[in-house]
Amino acid sequence: MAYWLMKSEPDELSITDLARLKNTRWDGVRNYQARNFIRSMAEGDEFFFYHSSCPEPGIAGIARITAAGYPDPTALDPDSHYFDAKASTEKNPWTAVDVSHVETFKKVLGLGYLKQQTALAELPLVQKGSRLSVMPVTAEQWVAVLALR
DNA sequence: GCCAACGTTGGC
DNA sequence: GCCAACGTTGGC
Repeated sequence: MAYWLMKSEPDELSITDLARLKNTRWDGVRNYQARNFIRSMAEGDEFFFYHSSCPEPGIAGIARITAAGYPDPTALDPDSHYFDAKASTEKNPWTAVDVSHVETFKKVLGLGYLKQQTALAELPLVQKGSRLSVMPVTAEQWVAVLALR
């Protein structure tokens, strides 16, 4: 089983929303590097749910992949914020997965706090200039974050 | 293929 | 709202 970290703006989807929704489609990823990681995900993989672009950026909890990658329908929906005019049913370059809630942390592990952890120095999240919204997490990094809860 | 201009992300 | 950093676009 692999581990990941995925960013979401809590205004769009927060860990609390996910807990209420049970099973949810994770769509709208429009960056090739992030998409490639999405495509390597398997059912049962777990990921840290990161709140971005909000008053308290940080890891808010854990969620699980419940369905591996499939064509992202929002790319074909003209009413969607994520609509891609160049995508078609035959050729849709974008990928979505289904996810469900696992755990909400008692408190958000803030970005500044995460940056202080030497065990997380290699995590793209804490590296300068990194804007990657989906990234792999090693088993060591996973355990290190769990210990901060 | 280069690279300037522009758009986006995301912390602060 | 600002701005640094990165990605994408498009002229040449």
